[in-house]
Amino acid sequence: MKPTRLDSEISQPLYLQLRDKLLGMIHEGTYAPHERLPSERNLAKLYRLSRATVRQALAELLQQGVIYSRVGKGTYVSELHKWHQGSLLGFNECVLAQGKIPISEILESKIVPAIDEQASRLQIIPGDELVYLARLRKADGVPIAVEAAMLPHELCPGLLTYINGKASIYSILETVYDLQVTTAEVSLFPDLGSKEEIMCLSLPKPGVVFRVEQLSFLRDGRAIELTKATYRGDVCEYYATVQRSKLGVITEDREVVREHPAGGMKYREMLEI
Amino acid sequence: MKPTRLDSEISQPLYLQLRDKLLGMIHEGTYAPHERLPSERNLAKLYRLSRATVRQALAELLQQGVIYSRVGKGTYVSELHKWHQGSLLGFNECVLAQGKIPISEILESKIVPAIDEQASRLQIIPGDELVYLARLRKADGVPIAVEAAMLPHELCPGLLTYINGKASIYSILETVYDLQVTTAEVSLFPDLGSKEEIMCLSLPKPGVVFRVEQLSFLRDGRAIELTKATYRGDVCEYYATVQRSKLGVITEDREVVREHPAGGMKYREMLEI
DNA sequence: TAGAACTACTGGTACGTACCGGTACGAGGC
DNA sequence: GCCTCGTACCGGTACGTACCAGTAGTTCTA
Repeated sequence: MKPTRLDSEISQPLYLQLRDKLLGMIHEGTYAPHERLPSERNLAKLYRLSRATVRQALAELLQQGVIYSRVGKGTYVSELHKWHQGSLLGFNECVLAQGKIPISEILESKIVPAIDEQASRLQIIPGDELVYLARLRKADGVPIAVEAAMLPHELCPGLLTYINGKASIYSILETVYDLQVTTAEVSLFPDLGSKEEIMCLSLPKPGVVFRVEQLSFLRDGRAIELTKATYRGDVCEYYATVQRSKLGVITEDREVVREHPAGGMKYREMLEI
Repeated sequence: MKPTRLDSEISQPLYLQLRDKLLGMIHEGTYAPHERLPSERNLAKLYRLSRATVRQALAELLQQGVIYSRVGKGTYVSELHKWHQGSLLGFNECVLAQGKIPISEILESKIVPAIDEQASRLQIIPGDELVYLARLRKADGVPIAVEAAMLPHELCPGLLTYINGKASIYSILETVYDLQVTTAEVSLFPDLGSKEEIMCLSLPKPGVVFRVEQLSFLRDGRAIELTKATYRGDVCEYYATVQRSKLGVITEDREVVREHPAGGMKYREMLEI
């Protein structure tokens, strides 16, 4: 193998260059699943890096589940390439990733004052201006979901002027306002669609749907977007790759429970059962 | 603040001790959301560690979203404590985390030969022995889901003798067989329950349910458990905290798409639409 | 007084060294 | 033939140094 020299002149850090290089080779099959990668010390020699830098590159791949390692043995490529694990995707990115073309039909767009529930979730004051955007979302022309997005107007003034049927909100936030969404809390449950939803989505008879709520956050923890969407139940499937965390968590003020949750089932109002 | 001395004698690595210490202080409110933590250099002095070790501790918290950092400014506690983010939870752990008591009623348990679909997903040969375990799962006595779990018998010989209504499969795998589940792929979609399911779960009329499939993996990528479950739609909600990944991914053999998916919506058989 | 320059501090990147305990394998002894 | 021990290598942990670019406050200058 001839390692292409990593370029210390370009802006991207060396460990990211190495990470992407290894990721590329794994994806291309240069390293097959369960095949051993060169040892950390050898990678360091090959690319003329220090072992610390190599470990920094491997750490990301390890964390993403792309590789796994065994003390005394070596580092291996994982069976499944969990590229997607734990990551967050907008509707457009999601559809694009499947090789389909996303289009959004704008149903309604306006500036409204926030009501209590929206305000508390978006960390603003009730009455503050909210960008409201309702869209019918399609993939290759097929209606997939109706979605209402709400954003604090203060964080993205004039957002509506940038909205069209193609660009995603995420990409506008990044390019125009330099706001990067890093995290989101998603919750979803099954339901029967209303008459309007069934019509709008051209759903078959029983009208089974997903109801999805997503609250997105910026790096510093500020809430940036609250979306409530209804997805077709007959053609949509939610999937995620989740990992067991090693962080301990305190519950009930005293008991330390290791391996705390997420990506789990929660109970919504256990009333009337 | 008087930093309790970290103990280099005990087996746990120093950086994990520091991580847990900081995590504890954040949870107890010693450091409030958006409050600045001591700088890396100061933490190193306080705990008599090297800056590299401090950074190793912070890296985990950063990755878990517990803290965020800004070059030139400092490191801050995140608004929301995303303890759970990206982690994986068994049914029992999930229910316990809500302060309820999980009980499982065993509906059927047996050793069966694997059929093709099961075998391919569990990475074994069709006909290999499979541990099959069907359970009705309850929280505080309320039926929540019917679940069928399938595990390669070779990886956990005699598993059925350890099964009871209380211990979780995950905990048995860990304690008896020293097998640790690290990752799982989850997919779910809404549906209407069958007559049997509606009866079994004492569901109200329309009988809306979640259908959940989960394939769990060990560290080295070996598949360990395939579960197919039906959850009540009226009291269950799926939730997860997902993060935008920085890994680039190659799709369609040429195009590089950054910010690739998971925790997204996928389309199941776009047939007949 | 407004703006530029300096300074002190921050996290990010990158380098080096060292030692530990686990793994694999071949040489030597029984 | 089997077991033990030494050796080489592996990843994991921990230490140190150095320099960079971004931030913020002060001080100096035009």
